[in-house]
Amino acid sequence: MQISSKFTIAVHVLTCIEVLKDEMPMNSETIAGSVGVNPVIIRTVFGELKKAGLIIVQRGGNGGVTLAKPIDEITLLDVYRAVDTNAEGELFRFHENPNAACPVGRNIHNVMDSRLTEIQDAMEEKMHSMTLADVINDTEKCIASEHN
Amino acid sequence: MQISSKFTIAVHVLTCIEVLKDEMPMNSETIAGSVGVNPVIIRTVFGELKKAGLIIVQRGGNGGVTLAKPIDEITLLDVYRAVDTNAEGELFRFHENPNAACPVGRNIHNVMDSRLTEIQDAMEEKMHSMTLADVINDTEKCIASEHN
DNA sequence: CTTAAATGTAATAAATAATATTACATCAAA
DNA sequence: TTTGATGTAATATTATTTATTACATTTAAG
Repeated sequence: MQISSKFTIAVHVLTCIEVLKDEMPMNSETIAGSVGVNPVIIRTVFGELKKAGLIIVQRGGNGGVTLAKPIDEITLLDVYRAVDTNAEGELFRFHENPNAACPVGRNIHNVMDSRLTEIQDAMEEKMHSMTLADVINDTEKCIASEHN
Repeated sequence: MQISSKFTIAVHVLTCIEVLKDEMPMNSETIAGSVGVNPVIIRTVFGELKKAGLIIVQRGGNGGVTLAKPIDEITLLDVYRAVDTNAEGELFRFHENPNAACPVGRNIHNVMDSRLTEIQDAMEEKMHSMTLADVINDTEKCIASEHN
């Protein structure tokens, strides 16, 4: 199984807000055009990013979206957690009915849980080390190198 | 989204094979009883673990399954890769239709791909550092501590 | 050589989850 | 008051995971 594309969509959304803010109005319609999904998907992501304190969303005429923090204070882990569908935040599923009558079945959870957490932590630490500023820097370099 | 329970099922299967081999015949039926899933699921996992060279499966009467390697030479990464459904081995999904007419849309893949790989690598390195021997040691400690 | 016990696998069903879409209420600026 | 935006419910669609049935195939042993 894979991690939902909502994560890459959310990074794309935040990158647009910063990079394109002077080019066009930043709203669910224009951003949906860049991401290539339905505007409602973008509005749902807005809601999650807003809840996490990463963006400010303004309703009504001339509304739209702006970043709520400096780009070097938004990590990819912040973004991941903001849009993570799974309430518990668990990366790994666990089979639900191990047999308690079996010595392995009744101990496997206890043995594996800490290891699964460790693995997830390793992933999240790496995400924490990457900021939106890094992504935007690279994006702007890419854009600049197109003008040749 | 989460990583499929096939991973924890596969670890459970391998642990059973080692820990219970002298207690009962190790086949898809008995192991399914410990894991709490349908025997066909276990046979599918057998197929994947066999393909990865982690177990030896014997058909027919008195058939069943044995480990193909010492337990300290099987890492959790080996297990994860063996049962990973996703052909490309990509942990992250990427939204499929970013707009090439947009400067962000046409560069986001290039900018994010290496970062997603780095994050996945961090996870896999941690998995690589954990062996089936570690899991089995802990399991046997748990079982021993039950006899009080 | 027949039988019994096991795997291999196709076919399908059921459950769950992700993504897309429509519709409309709500809000805010001009 | 109008216009343009978000918020969100409801639903549809598609994809994926998990479960199940059925049966062909293989192998050991009597």
